Amino acid sequence: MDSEGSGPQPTRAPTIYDVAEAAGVAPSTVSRTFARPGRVNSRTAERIRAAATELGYRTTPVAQAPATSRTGMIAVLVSDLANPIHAELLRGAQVAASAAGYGVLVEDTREDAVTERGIAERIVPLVEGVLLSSSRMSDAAIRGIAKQRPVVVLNRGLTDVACVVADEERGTRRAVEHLGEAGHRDLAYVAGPDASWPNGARWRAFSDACHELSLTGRRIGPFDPTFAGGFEAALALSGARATGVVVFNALMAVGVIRGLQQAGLRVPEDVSVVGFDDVLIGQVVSPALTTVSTPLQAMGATALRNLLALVNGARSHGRPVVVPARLMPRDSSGPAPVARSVTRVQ
Amino acid sequence: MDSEGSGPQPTRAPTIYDVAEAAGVAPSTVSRTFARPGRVNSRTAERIRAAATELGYRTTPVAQAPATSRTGMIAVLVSDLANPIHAELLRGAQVAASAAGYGVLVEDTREDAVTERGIAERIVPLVEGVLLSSSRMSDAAIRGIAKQRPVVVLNRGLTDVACVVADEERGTRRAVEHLGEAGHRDLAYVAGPDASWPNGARWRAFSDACHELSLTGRRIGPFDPTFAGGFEAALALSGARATGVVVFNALMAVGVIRGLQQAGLRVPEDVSVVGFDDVLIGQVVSPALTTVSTPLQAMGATALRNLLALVNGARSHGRPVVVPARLMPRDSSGPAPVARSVTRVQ
DNA sequence: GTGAAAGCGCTAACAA
DNA sequence: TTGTTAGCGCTTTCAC
Repeated sequence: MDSEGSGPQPTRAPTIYDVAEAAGVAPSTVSRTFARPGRVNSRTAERIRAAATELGYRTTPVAQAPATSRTGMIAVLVSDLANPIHAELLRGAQVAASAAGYGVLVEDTREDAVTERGIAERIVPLVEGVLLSSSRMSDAAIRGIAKQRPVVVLNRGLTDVACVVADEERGTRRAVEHLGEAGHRDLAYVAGPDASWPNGARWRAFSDACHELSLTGRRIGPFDPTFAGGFEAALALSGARATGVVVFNALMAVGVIRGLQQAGLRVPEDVSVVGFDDVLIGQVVSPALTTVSTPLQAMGATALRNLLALVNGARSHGRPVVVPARLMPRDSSGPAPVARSVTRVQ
Repeated sequence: MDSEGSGPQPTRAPTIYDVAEAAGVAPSTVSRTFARPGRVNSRTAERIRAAATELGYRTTPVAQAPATSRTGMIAVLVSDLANPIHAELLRGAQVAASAAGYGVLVEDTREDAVTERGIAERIVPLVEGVLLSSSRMSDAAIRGIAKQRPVVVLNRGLTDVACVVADEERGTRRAVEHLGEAGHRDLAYVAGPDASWPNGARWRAFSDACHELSLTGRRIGPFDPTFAGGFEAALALSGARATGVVVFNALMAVGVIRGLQQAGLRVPEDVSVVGFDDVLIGQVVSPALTTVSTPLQAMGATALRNLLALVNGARSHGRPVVVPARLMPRDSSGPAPVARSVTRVQ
């Protein structure tokens, strides 16, 4: 049906001028038709649209950018694309962005603050807003970016900047209670990166909860927030006396489980493991991972919508958005081994 | 150290005019300094750069876009961000893009050809090139896009468009040989989406290899290319006589393993399972997945570099880039069960 | 080697 | 409601 072989050149895309000429109006009218609908007579608008589709005209965000300083793009920086939580977060964010007519620029900062800063600087002039997920940058660096563009941070609490975080406090407490109720008295927290905000929050909550429940709670780490990091942690763990361990994230938790098994320990008979993030890999490993679960896609979508609100002039209302976390008991946790637990609870 | 609290406004970014004034030269000279280095006296250049860093000036791709029709961005469309192969591919692609000073716009097309077309149309005017990974669009739709922008397709063979694919033929053949050598005579191929090119390629290679080795090879499916899809397939499989199954991808293969186990079959004692893609989840599941492995990050990087070459005027040389695939034997495959195999091989 | 001036495609006053 | 006229920030002839 199409005319074909008109030439090897991709025939320069039609502009508002072409459309204007075809429709017999001024270019500015064409511009208004697309940029500010309603400000133009519906009859002319119709004629213009007809001409536009006829010629195959499409608005060109990058062309309107210099004039309006709107690029229609949002940058999302994630710490590690290989971590499945980011796939979820991103899906939520992308759907929300598309729905609002925005595009999403995804960058993987590879768990490195310096890389992250570099990427952020490169990307900031291109976008209208920045979503930082699990950022490893310093608070100061984040505030610096927030000075240039609206910013929402995900998985991190930070004053003066809009945040979306899970209820780490409550989620972690539930994990500790869960282990306590099963009779575990010696717990360990396997730490992720020091630069990770949730890592700090979880460790603090873990520590507090242990204290209140009169449990022993130590910390080991930091380890890489990856399967390999967890596997490595398991070595340290297998020499320790803890019978219940809480692990920074799901990837690590799976590594811990496999590492423990490798070392000849049974999960959960000898050691119970609880992780964070309800992702597929945790359901697939044997035993299936007991985990603290948060609605990742929803978090991504919420964060992006809040960012868009800021972009469109809303004022951040200070308080962070906290989404609920709940414990998903599965098979990696169970009663404390009788031989190792000193007392049974109550 | 910084001046602070200069106001709530994000203080408009400096332009070449600001730099020009500060350096006592014309704006065009500043422009040249950054856009066409060498065309300007090294002394003046130095002075200009100094002023630029002083003011914190940064080139703004979107501002140079209207004048040069260069946006400095590449779009990467992936069929499903939740599939871990895409995290790998993307990492390779992003590193390659950053190295060349390009940004990557990632979009998740959610396994849907219509969604994918829509996204592609929206994104095309913004970018200089498009990388399509595991595209579900029709060949015609892809060629349509290729008419407007340089395109490289990943995981798909297609004439007239640059492609990067794994050696599906050889990889699949190795999987079948592996099962044949272990004494399996009745094989099954668990199919993924019809719109997936690797799915077709793998099924054809599977079928051919079975024929040549005098094995029985049936096909079941299509199923969703997800864990759930594989789990569902396992139900169909548990009623069949196949003792060796080749599964479209790793996610599905893991689903198949778990589904089979759920149905009371042992892997690999009763049924051997071989998948595609060497990703973490396949190593974590018990038994660890025997799989056909391809260098995903390298593929992503290669595809992106080839795309950049096209963007910079290179002519596509027709033939697809084929990267090697090899079999990673692990624990999900083993000797055929004696009771069920009619004959032993040799 | 550098400056002046004219655009790139589009939007935004300002008149008409 | 629509056309005219300046720009947005940058690049690029074309002279000097």
